This record gives sequence, structure tokens and C-alpha cells, in this order.
Amino acid sequence: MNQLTNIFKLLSDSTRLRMLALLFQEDLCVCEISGILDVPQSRVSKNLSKLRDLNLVMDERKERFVFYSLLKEDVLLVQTLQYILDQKLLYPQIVEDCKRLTDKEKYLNQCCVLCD
Amino acid sequence: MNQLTNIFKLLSDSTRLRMLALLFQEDLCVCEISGILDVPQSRVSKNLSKLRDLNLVMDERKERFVFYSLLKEDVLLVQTLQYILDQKLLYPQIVEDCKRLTDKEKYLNQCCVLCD
DNA sequence: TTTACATATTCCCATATTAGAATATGTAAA
DNA sequence: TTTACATATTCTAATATGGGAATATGTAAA
Repeated sequence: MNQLTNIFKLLSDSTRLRMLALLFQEDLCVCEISGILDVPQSRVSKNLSKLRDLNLVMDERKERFVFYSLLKEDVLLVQTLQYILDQKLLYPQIVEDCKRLTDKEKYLNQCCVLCD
Repeated sequence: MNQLTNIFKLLSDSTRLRMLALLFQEDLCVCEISGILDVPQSRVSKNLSKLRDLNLVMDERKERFVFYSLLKEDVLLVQTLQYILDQKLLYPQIVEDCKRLTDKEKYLNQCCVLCD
């Protein structure tokens, strides 16, 4: 039961929800997430570690960057994120994030050279 | 977006999640919920009011009791509760609650005479 | 009306959560 | 090796949250 409530707790913070919605679409490194969401790096990093604690993401270093990918093993999580993205028109912030995801080069600072 | 995170916040507390799982199955009054879950009345009442604040439940007085019913308008909420009940074998507490729901007379104190 | 009872609310405490700034860590390039 | 840079962690303050006990509210029976 804690497995359930813990996942809902993760989903109940908008920064994390936005991060999960991004990672549901593609693997990203920390600075990409930080740039796309326009959120400080320490906040992104801390929240990623919470996701990692529950085995919802895994990380892999590539050159200077650490890329995170969503582990799509939890059916409830996947179904929930799928629903949110299907209905994203209801959630302007998600739409905006998706837009910035496709233009991610624009929003990255230092790491943009190596990230694409 | 707050609409989303607010719902997840409600789901992230085990008392509320258990209450929602019960109300997904049938309408219940406060003392029934309190008895089935074995949780103090004030806690049940307080959490019901949080659910009401987000328009997830409605209440209706019948004689001396106030019955709550789940408003099944939020697709995400309904789909989530459906999933949890489908998979309830994974969550012993939910199984136990369902069992007590079917035997609810056993677990009620004062209001049992009028509730069935 | 009183009284009884179901429910709602208040008060207060303990704990959890989030946030940013600053700093630490670790890897890789120079 | 230094140095630079991407990421992780720590520190601290502010706020939120959940809990129980006690009390208030409101309805209906006596």
C-alpha cells in the first residue's frame, strides 16, 4: 500500500510531475530537464533522486552528462502518464513543456553543444 | 495542472486512499467508514471534507446519518481506483477493507441498527 | 424544550516537505 | 596534475500535513 501512496506522493508535486512527463517521452540529462522546465539544477537533481529511490528512473553517465530514463515497469505510473499526455490540452504547462522539449536546444545553456 | 497534483496529493495518504476505495464500491456514512477502516471519526470526517473540497464526493443526509458518495466524473481518479481494486491482491490492506465492507454490520457500533 | 447522537471543526503538536544558496563530488579535458 | 563543468548533497528556513483530543454544531427523538 505504501508502494501506491509513495507513487502518488511523487506525482503530487508539479516539478516532479513535469519531469516524469518529459522522461516519459525521452531520456534526458539533468541540465536538459533544468533548461526545459526552467527550474534550478539542484531542484531537478534532488527530485530525480527521489524518483530513483522508488526505482522509477535509472541514470547512466554519458561523457560529462548523466542521462535519466524512465523505468516503465509500474503499470499504474505508465497508465497515468499516458493519460496526462493524451489529455495534455487540459494542462497548459504540460503543453508548454512538450513544446520546449522539441526545441530543447533553445533552452539549454552550457551543455547544448554535446546534448544533441 | 494543480487539478492533477491536488488529486494525487489526496491519493497519497493511505487513509484517504482507503476511503476512496470504499466509496468507489458503495455509498457509506461517516460512522460506517470509521468502523470499517478502524480509524477515528474525526480523521474520517476531516479527510472527507478534503475530498469534498475537490468535488470528488458529495454528501447527503439521511435521517441521523450523512452518506457520502463518490462523484465519478474525474476520469483519472476513476481509472486509478479501478486499477487498484482490480489489482487489490497486491495490497493486503485493501483486501481486508473490502472484506470488512461486506461484513460492515460487524464493525459498526452505534449506527449499525439504522445503516442497513 | 431537553436529550442523544452523528458529524464537523478547532487546537495544538510532531513530522514532513519544499525551496534556494552554497558547497561537495566526480569525471574528463587541458 | 590542474581545471572546468555537470551533477549531487548539505544547510537552513518556511510552510504544509496528519494526528488525536476536545469541543462545537445540527438534527431528530423523547
